[in-house]
Order: sequence, then C-alpha cells, then structure tokens
Amino acid sequence: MRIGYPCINRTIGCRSDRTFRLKSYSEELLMETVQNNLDCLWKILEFNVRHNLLFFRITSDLVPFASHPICRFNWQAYFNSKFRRIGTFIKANSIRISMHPDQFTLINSIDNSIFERSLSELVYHAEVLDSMGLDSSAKIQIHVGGVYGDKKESMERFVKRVERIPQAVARRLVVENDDRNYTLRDCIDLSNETELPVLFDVFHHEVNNLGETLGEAFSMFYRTWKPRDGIPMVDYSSPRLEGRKGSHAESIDMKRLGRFLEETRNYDFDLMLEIKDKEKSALKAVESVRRDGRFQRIIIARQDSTPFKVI
DNA sequence: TCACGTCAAGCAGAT
DNA sequence: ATCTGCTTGACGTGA
Repeated sequence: MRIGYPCINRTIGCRSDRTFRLKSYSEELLMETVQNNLDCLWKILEFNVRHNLLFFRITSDLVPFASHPICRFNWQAYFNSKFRRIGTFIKANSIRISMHPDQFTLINSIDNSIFERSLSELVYHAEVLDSMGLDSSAKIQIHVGGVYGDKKESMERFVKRVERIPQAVARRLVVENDDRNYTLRDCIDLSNETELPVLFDVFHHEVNNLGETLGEAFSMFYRTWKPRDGIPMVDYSSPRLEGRKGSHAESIDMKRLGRFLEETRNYDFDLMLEIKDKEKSALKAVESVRRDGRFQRIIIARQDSTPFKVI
C-alpha cells in the first residue's frame, strides 16, 4: 500500500498547477508556466519521498491549455529532458502516479464534438505520463459521465466511445464510481464490456450504492485490475460533518480511517486521500499506519540510495 | 497593493 | 432561470 494526496502541496510554497487566462496566451507565457509547474512538481515529489507519501495525483493544469486548439507548442519535445528526469525519479522511488481530468471530460456525451474534445484532453493526460516514461500502472481516472435521461443508452454509448480511444490512451484509463449517477455496480458492468479497471471511491460508494457492504465492494472492483494495471487504486475522503452533504472535510478523521483499513486489511491497494488539507492528513495517515503493527504492507521510502523498502 | 469580476470546457440537482 | 459542486480558487484588470 502506498498513501497519497492529490495535486496540491500546501506546505512547500510552490504550485504545479499555475495557469493563466486564455486571453493572455502566448508561447512565452506557456513555456514560463510549464517550467514553473515542472520545477514545483519535482519539489513536491522530493517532499513526498522524504515523507513516505508514495502515491500522487498530478494536476491536469501541469501544461495549461495543452488540449486547446490555441496550443501549437510542442511542449513534449521542448520539456522532454525535464519530463524524463521526473519520470526517472518517480520510478526510482516507486512512486505511484494518477491523473484525474476534470468534469468537462465526457466520454459518453451525446454531442460528438464534446467527445472529440474530451479525447484530446485524455490524449494530453496520456502524453504527460508517456513523456515521463511511466508504464500502464500510471492511471488516468474518469467518471462514466452524464445520464442524459437514459442511463442504459448512455452506458452503451460509453462502451462504443471507449472502443474509439487509441490503445496508448485506453491502457491508462480507469473508471470511477460517482456520487450521483453511476454506482460501483454500473462501473463493474462497464468494466466487463470495456476491460477498463474500476477505481473505487469509498465516499461516493457510501452515498450512492446498491446495498453492497465494503467487503463486497472490494471483492467486486478488485478483480477488474490486471497485473499490467498495477495495484488497485482507491479514493478515500471524509465527509464534512456539518454543512452541505457531499463536500469534503477539512481534515481526516483518523478513527474512521482506522476502521476502514481494518475492514479492508485483506487487500493491498494504493490509497488516495482526498482531504482539503492535502499532505497534512496524508502524513497523519502514514504515521498512524506505520505505528500500527497490524498493517505490514505500507511501502515507505528509503532515505539512502536504494529506492524503497516494504515494511 | 488590493478588491472583486470573471475564468475553456458539462452535467445534475437544489434553490 | 440561476446557482453550486465537482478534485481546487486564482488570474488579472482597474482603482
């Protein structure tokens, strides 16, 4: 098991998701921004390794407007050596990487042009991971998409559209259950059709399920992952106790996490903690899990030259 | 320096 | 009709 957090580090004082307005687009500004973002990503990954946080979601804003028609810049070539260096660091330290395109990426849209734009966005995400030389265990997680008034038809459209996605991109795709439209069961059904692994979101499942227990849910999604996909990924967040339902808590509830880990102790998986305070909660979780002798399977970084050890 | 209107993109549910 | 959340506020103009 590796533990990680998404996109942003609030401790080290740089951002890898800096962007700018489309109106102010220029090649110079793009180059400068990507330079900054890659430098910051490097610093975040170094921080993560020092703190045994070996699962990280790379922001979709790493290369702003990369999939927009305005971008004619060959950022892959220009930043090639930087991407390779980061990728080498990731592999040397056994860091697991994911990406999560935003809500505008809709494979199953009724509107074919939205699908085409979404495909460009997915190609961009895959190119980031390709540029780093990462294998197919580096995943791009997507939701099924909209319902458009007919769920069955929208799921069939999802399957047909996935068949049109190039293998270089599709090999990285994983489909995640969401909190309103598509349950874990739906994702499993789609996985059977498309062979895409299912990324299990614990919180989404709690608010949108067909009555499966946590154990049943794990046995369902777990077998959708093949060896080439790496260890299954799980998204975990604590719901905010007061206020709007569906929003995320500011900090992690360690007791709740402890119960979750206890219930799932027979499975090995990489755990993404989607908590507002990001690396702070992830650190608490790593320390807690390390102290707890029952959990023997967390991967922690070595601080010397050898890449990692399993305790 | 700071306030604040606005920002590439879509959907669904609440108000 | 308009607003809000989604994984997340921050860009950048105008004063």
